[in-house]
Amino acid sequence: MEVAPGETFIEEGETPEHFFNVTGGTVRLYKLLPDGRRQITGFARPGHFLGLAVGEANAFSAEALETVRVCRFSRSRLRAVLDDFPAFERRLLRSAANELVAAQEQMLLLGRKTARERVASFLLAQARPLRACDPPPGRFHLPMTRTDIADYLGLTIETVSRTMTRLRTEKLIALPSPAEVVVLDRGRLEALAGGFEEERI
Amino acid sequence: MEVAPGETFIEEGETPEHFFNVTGGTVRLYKLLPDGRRQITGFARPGHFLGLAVGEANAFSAEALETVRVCRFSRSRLRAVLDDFPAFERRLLRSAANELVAAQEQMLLLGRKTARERVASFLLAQARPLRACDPPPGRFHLPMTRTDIADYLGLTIETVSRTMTRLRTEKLIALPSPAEVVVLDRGRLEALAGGFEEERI
DNA sequence: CGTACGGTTGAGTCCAATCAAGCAGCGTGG
DNA sequence: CCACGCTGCTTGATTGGACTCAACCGTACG
Repeated sequence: MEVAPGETFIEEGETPEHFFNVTGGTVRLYKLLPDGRRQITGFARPGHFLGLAVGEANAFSAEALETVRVCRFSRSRLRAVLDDFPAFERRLLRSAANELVAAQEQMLLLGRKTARERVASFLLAQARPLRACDPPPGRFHLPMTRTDIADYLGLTIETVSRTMTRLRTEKLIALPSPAEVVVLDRGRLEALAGGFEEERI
Repeated sequence: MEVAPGETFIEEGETPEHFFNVTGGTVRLYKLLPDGRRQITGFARPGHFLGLAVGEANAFSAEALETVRVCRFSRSRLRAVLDDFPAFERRLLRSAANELVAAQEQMLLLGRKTARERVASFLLAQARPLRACDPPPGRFHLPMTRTDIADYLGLTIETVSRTMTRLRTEKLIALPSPAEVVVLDRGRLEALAGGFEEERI
């Protein structure tokens, strides 16, 4: 099934009806406050499962960033598959455990890291290849806007922009275009992201 | 198995060897940055499973707040149990899904809520009974210190203290002692926690 | 060509952090 | 018993990092 860019296919608060597996493109997952403040809780890339959420209501909304491909199951179908293939259940459990680890890392970022550290962490995470065995690419494309990045990192677009500019002037990264990033000094970027004391520049 | 207050029984970065089920007391789960900044990712109460984390290293540390009772399994034992009782796997999956929902809620709190909203959300979460069917108690005990609360909410102890004091002077709560909380105006507290515009006081 | 959108940059403000002091409870030991 | 140190909590004064408000730029597009 294909989802057009900008289309919301899971709505926070609605009763969950389907279970999804992302097979192509990037999805943003987010929660809203009544006055419009938004927190993006993650970006789902191919391989990601969506709609595990138990209970009466979806805990988040999901919206296609680009054209997205998903496999969609009804929840009854999911139950049937789970009953027939216990291995799939194990796979889901592994996936949920990995998501939990990522969520905890993000809580550390949101609760305790500075703007610089948040942006550095984000860029390194984006530089990570899909398959762990591949080498991390030095150059990559950001499919999301500055607004998305800000809402993911708990910052404003202005702060994200300023921070990226500063990382550029300090030669840690290069920005051939706003959406293209080149990692120039992975070591210092990792030190920053990891929260090591900042040495004098 | 019993764990003494202050004792760390899961260490971030170590190879996971055991799987735990909390049966009594409260546990704090946290991550550290190299310079000592701490983010508490959650408090585990009875019923909580710990050590699902797959992979080479624990994603967080776990430390007993009070005297804690846990059931401990070796990971090989866990694997055997999972193979013999698929129902247990389903239970773990449900538990992981619930934790994910809580983690996303916490990301919203850390990324987008003000100090007042964070403290209000925290107090209401603490006021929630263990069994969903029970009525929420109006008065309850906080087993953790202000430092713990601050590190959970991404604030400082001073800000937590000031915010609690202000909620008290505004008659939303009462504090018979620093660790005892009485919810006086649940409605306004919930409006605050939910992020509704603040009306003039 | 005009408009809209995403991004960058500047000036000023503010909320929470930092620095600092003081208080209360509590176990210890002279 | 009480002085002492320690820990946890509160409160005050000040600072600062990120937010807000605002202007501007470049590109895409009808």
